[in-house]
Amino acid sequence: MSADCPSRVVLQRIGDKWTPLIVQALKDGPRRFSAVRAAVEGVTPKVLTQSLRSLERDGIVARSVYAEVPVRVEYRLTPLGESLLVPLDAVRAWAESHAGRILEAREAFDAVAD
Amino acid sequence: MSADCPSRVVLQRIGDKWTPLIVQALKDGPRRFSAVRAAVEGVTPKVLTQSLRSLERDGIVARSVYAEVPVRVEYRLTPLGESLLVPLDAVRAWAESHAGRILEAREAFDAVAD
DNA sequence: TTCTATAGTTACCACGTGGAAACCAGGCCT
DNA sequence: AGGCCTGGTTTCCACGTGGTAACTATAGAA
Repeated sequence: MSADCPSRVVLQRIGDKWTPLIVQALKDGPRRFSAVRAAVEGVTPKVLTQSLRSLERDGIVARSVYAEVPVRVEYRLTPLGESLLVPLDAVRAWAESHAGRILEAREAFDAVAD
Repeated sequence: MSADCPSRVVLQRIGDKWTPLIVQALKDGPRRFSAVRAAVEGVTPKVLTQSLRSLERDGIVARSVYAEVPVRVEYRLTPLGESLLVPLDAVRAWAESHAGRILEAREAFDAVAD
């Protein structure tokens, strides 16, 4: 694990604030922009656009525009994006069983910090 | 996966720049500050201290000070920290087999971007 | 008293991410 | 001409992370 390790690319990719939530929101099939926005509570349009563009750039989501009226834009996971669900689930599983311990540790640490 | 999901805590923890490298550096046993610094190339003392303190706060690494001359300080993974190696390896495995695809996707995307 | 070694700390700064609020574009509908 | 709908864009800003460089603390050894 050196400084330019491929894991670094991936960890920074999935470690950002919205990536995991967006990927989860798309795991059951294509969704429109406003549907993703509703599913991922708290995200602003600007940031959602940024995140989706970035995921599209990385080949994790695909964007399709349908020339209807009004215009319809769908986002879906690519096969690469779907395969990302596997390690993401591993992290989620660990998180669900250990996040409590982390929070306890933080409280204990902060309590001692004079 | 809501906004205050435990996965978020964990993902932001392992998604930062130095956490995965430090954890890897400690996976084979205790190391001193300067040994970690040497193992994790490119980290400055300030940032290493910050990262180690933060990992200590989260109960992932433990810090031991030995009153020798000169002083010796050792860092090691706690059991919690060792269990973190599992999802970290899952991510690493995914990264090693898919990082290339991400980089290709980026180049392709950037090439099209007029 | 000065040098050495370890393990930091301090002050300052640059950058990127993310957020708030307002605005924009295409196109049918009335 | 004005309104509505989706899917954004634009501007401006606050904050946290990370980086540089220099400095500190402790204490034995020369």
